[in-house]
Amino acid sequence: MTRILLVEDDERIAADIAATLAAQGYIADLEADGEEAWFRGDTEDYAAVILDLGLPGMDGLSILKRRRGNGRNMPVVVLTARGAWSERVEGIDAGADDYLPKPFQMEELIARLRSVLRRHAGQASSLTTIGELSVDERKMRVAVRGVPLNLSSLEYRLITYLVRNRDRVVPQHELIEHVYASDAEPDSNALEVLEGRVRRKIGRDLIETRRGSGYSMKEPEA
Amino acid sequence: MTRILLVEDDERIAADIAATLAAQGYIADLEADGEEAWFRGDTEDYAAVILDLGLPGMDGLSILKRRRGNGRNMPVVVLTARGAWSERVEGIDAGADDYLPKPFQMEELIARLRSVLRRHAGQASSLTTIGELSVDERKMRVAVRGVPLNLSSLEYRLITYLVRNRDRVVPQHELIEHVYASDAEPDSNALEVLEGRVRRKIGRDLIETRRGSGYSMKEPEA
DNA sequence: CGCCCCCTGTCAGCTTGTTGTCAGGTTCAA
DNA sequence: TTGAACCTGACAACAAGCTGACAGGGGGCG
Repeated sequence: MTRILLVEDDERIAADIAATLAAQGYIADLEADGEEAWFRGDTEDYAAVILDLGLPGMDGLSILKRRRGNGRNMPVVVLTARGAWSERVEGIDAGADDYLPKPFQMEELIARLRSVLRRHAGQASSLTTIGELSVDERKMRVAVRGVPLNLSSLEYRLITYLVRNRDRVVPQHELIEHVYASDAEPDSNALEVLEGRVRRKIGRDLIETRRGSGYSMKEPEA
Repeated sequence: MTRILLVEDDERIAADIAATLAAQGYIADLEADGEEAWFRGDTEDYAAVILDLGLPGMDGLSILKRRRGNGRNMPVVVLTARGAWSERVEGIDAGADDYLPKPFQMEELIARLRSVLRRHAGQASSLTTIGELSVDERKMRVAVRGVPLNLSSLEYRLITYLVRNRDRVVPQHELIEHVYASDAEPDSNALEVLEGRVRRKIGRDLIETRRGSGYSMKEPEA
């Protein structure tokens, strides 16, 4: 059975989500208080956690961090207020598995939840290889030619998103949304800088720039 | 035409589903035996699979996993016995695209099937070929005789528009509208220049000029 | 508390690809 | 034959993307 811990203080939103989850066959335990949520997440066994970062009492971030501290390792989908910039990066650092800026579509939430569950429970499928690059999403490991790489969280998110969508061209705005879990800042070449840093680590020619369109992983020709 | 592979051993249910599918315009191939189903799913081409997990002979889960193992990637809607939660979780891991606990309403099944098909269609690698030219809209890649081309975004837009409308002559003003975002510039031979650049890359005789009317892709005679 | 290191955004300058313009040439249809 | 439609190579302006340097902030550790 699939139990989900839902940490959300806004009653209306919480009810919505809970209903949707139920309709999809998940069992949702609702928790509005951060402290309490942390306790429950630590003692009971959930398949995943949906966590709103805008909590009173104890902020979601601390939960995330503490969660990481002990052995437990359930996947976490984080809900953030749109544009809460500082929360984003920190949250990513703290180890969220996926992000969803509010407001969002319920289908979107379900989709992410599914993918997070699948990835987490993942078997052999969590290891993806493209040429000499291998990505193990379960272990959060990226290696080139077998040599493990030291990636920051943003770099890791960039790679995994590209790898997951390796069969198409990912527009930069989409990449930004997923890497930073929110809409882009107006003018900033942050993504390009990140792109460059990643390239320096994994090799210059694995990510292809499609000028005017986006980026895509370059599959080695068979 | 949309063919669905229906893997279900209960004859009554199978007949029900098959009838419903037929009524909705799908063509359903029924298969009661798991082993056999796996074989068919692997050799024939279906738009989707409806799979009952409670199969004798070979359990549905193995089919799912094997399916993921090889290249094939048709969407799968899984039917589970009520409350068979463990199956469900495993199923998710194995890569089912949607679930339906028994008993269910036929409308519900159709709805899920539709949504799964729709979702999947968005990911299909849409590959069009005209003679030696192949256009993969998903990867945004154009190749001639298997050799991938380096096209700018305008060039790419030009080609795809022509390819999409290969069965008619596209007037230049229409081409301009679609290649450039709306408003055409008054007098300028920009399009002709673009046209030339594209031709130089894909081969001089693939695009035919209809003097005074427009352009059209030249289909090789069969 | 203070130090240091890592992460990451900003900035400025640079490189390179893209694209419209133009001038002249070529083709085609009447 | 003639004029309009179309093609082409060259060029210059522009924009997209890349890079190295730098600084602020946070976390870890003594």
